[in-house]
Amino acid sequence: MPKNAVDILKQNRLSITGSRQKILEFFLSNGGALSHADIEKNVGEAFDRVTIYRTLQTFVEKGIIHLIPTTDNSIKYALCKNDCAPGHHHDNHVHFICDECEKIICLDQVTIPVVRLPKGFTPQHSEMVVTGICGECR
Amino acid sequence: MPKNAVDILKQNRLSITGSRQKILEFFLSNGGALSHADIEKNVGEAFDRVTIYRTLQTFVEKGIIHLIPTTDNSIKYALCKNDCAPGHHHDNHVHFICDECEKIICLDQVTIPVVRLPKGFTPQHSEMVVTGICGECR
DNA sequence: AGTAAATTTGCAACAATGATGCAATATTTT
DNA sequence: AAAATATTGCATCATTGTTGCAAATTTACT
Repeated sequence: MPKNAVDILKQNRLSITGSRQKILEFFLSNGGALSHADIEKNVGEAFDRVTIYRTLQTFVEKGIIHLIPTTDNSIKYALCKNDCAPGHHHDNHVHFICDECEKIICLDQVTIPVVRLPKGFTPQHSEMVVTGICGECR
Repeated sequence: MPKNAVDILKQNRLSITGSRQKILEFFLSNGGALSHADIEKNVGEAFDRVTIYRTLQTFVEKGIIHLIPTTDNSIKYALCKNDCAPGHHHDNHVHFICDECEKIICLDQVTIPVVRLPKGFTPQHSEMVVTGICGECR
């Protein structure tokens, strides 16, 4: 279970580059979910917008980060805590969005329940997002 | 329970205009979820892009349609079957996205289960999306 | 039905987000 | 350290969504 940027990159056989390290470190230090805009604000002076897009795509493909479903059209990314195999994420935890501070938190302990679907439907993957007030904002 | 466009508009005290009728009829005839792009393809020749945006916003505010969370950055809308009060949607059904035909289906019969959250978190609203293969694509 | 008031629409312009091709640069491999 | 490979930055473009404002439409009121 590596927890520093370089180890994670090595483990996924990715070149160790400045942008990948910086972006990954930002995820590691932040904890919650991040959007492209968040990252651009944080490291955008050092790296091109396009590089950030491509880095995020690479991280998703390798299973280093995962996408979080939202109803606005913003794409949010969060670190995978379980080690996800490349191309096959197996996070199945609930995501929590705080209405107050707007932070998105991975509830790694809370597993998405299995639901019974109508006849004919074959489930493959589930996502669940709960909104409300987080511990810090109460 | 009105099922035609004009009645729904009247019930929500909205002006009866061509665009609103056409867009609402498209939802009524389609059944599944629609994106702005879907609607633009269908009625885009008749109405301006901006009008479609504003119409969809109005419908969401009035509780005529609701948003469906996605991991790509596309906003999807679907008709509310339960009558949602303006500003307060109370759909709590599971959404199904078919990996084959890419259709998004509201599983009105399937209620989102309640999950137990860690200490401090106060839930307010839940969303659940299941992907897989739908009945028609099997 | 006809007119005034209120609402909605279309247009123009703009901002943000995301994708692609290609040459320059950095990283890895040998 | 040089060659091979991979990544980056730049320029450019497409898509998506927003806002202000004048023109057109719808509704409300006699």
